[in-house]
Amino acid sequence: MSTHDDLRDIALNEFAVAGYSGTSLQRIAEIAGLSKSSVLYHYDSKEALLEAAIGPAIDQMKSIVDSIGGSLLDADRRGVFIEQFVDFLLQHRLEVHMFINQGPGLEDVPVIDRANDLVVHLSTFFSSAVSNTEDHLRFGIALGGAAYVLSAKQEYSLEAPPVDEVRAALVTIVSELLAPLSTTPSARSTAN
Amino acid sequence: MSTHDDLRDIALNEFAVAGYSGTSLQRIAEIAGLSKSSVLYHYDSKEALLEAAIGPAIDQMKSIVDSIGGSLLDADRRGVFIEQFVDFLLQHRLEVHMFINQGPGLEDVPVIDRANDLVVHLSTFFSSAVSNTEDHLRFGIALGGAAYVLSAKQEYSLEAPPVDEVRAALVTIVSELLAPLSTTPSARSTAN
DNA sequence: GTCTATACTGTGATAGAC
DNA sequence: GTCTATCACAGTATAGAC
Repeated sequence: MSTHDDLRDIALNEFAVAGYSGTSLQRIAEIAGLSKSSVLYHYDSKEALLEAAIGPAIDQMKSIVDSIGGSLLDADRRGVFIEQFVDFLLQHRLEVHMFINQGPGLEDVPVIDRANDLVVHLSTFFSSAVSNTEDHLRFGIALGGAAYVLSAKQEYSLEAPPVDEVRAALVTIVSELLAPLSTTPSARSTAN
Repeated sequence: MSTHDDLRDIALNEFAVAGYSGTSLQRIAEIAGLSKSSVLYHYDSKEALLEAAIGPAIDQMKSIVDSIGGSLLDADRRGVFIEQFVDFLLQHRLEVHMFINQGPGLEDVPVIDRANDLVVHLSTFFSSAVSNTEDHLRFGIALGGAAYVLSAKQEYSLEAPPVDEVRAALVTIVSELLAPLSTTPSARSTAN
């Protein structure tokens, strides 16, 4: 792999673990076996490194969101989306972890703004449920919980289970979490 | 409230939003209307400020964990714990958010180590389920998802729902997530 | 209890040699 | 493409006046 790509991967990993502001160019350079200046030869600035690290994942998530045909309150469409979403999480766990955890503190960074827009856009596909507090929480827990568990697992669990097993379990759990959203809000609120 | 307590509250808020390393003593001082030196009069160091900010919450969570009488695979005991846990999250959302998101990058900080020990200790109360990947994920999603949604809600939702409503919804969702853990692992693995 | 002044270190970034 | 040298600045922390 090229030095360019190496630096991007190192930066992504460090940003996710130690945070953007907690990661210095010096540290990235040391891991890569280079000097700070060499890092800044490949990327114009630290922010450019962040864009390179998580930008592609944001773009991919955007294409997933753009491909949603209609409301995600439809059970079939939601099933398709959940599989795509879980695959995305598994493929980009570091990027998602980084965005979920540090997005709020990185306002005015273009790539973070793009990601924030995506979350807002995605939530509109569950819009019939917006008025319901519990449904709002279900959506958030599915998103944040799945993102958290994928990055935290490496710290607390000694053995890494097979990816297929994790994928299947995640689809099950997220589907279960979002299942109540398929019923109409009015029907549920009267049921309470 | 005293200046001492003011500084602790400001620090907690900034640490949670901008991150520990992303928050300078200068910024804390500005918000408090003081100089950096005055901040360091009240707290010996930035790390001491972190300890003051999240230490009490860690201690309270420890007392909750210590009060667990036996395995949390028992449905009644788990119900009691979940209510205590949700109340804890609601009361200390910033502290939990800070720990969940930045704990990994703050190794060797005493207060973070204490919190990490707690998570490990807590997971032993679900220990019969440890061998099961899905149960492991359920535990993590409940913990990380609930923590995420409570801190993220302030950013994405314009209106803040009543606390009682949030509490009830969280208890429902977390109970639902952890419900499958009550059955024995052997019974479930054969069912697969 | 708060301030100014200061010391020291680390940071992101640039210039220029090789 | 990588380096050393250098810069301006922000970071944590200390000393001492008020």
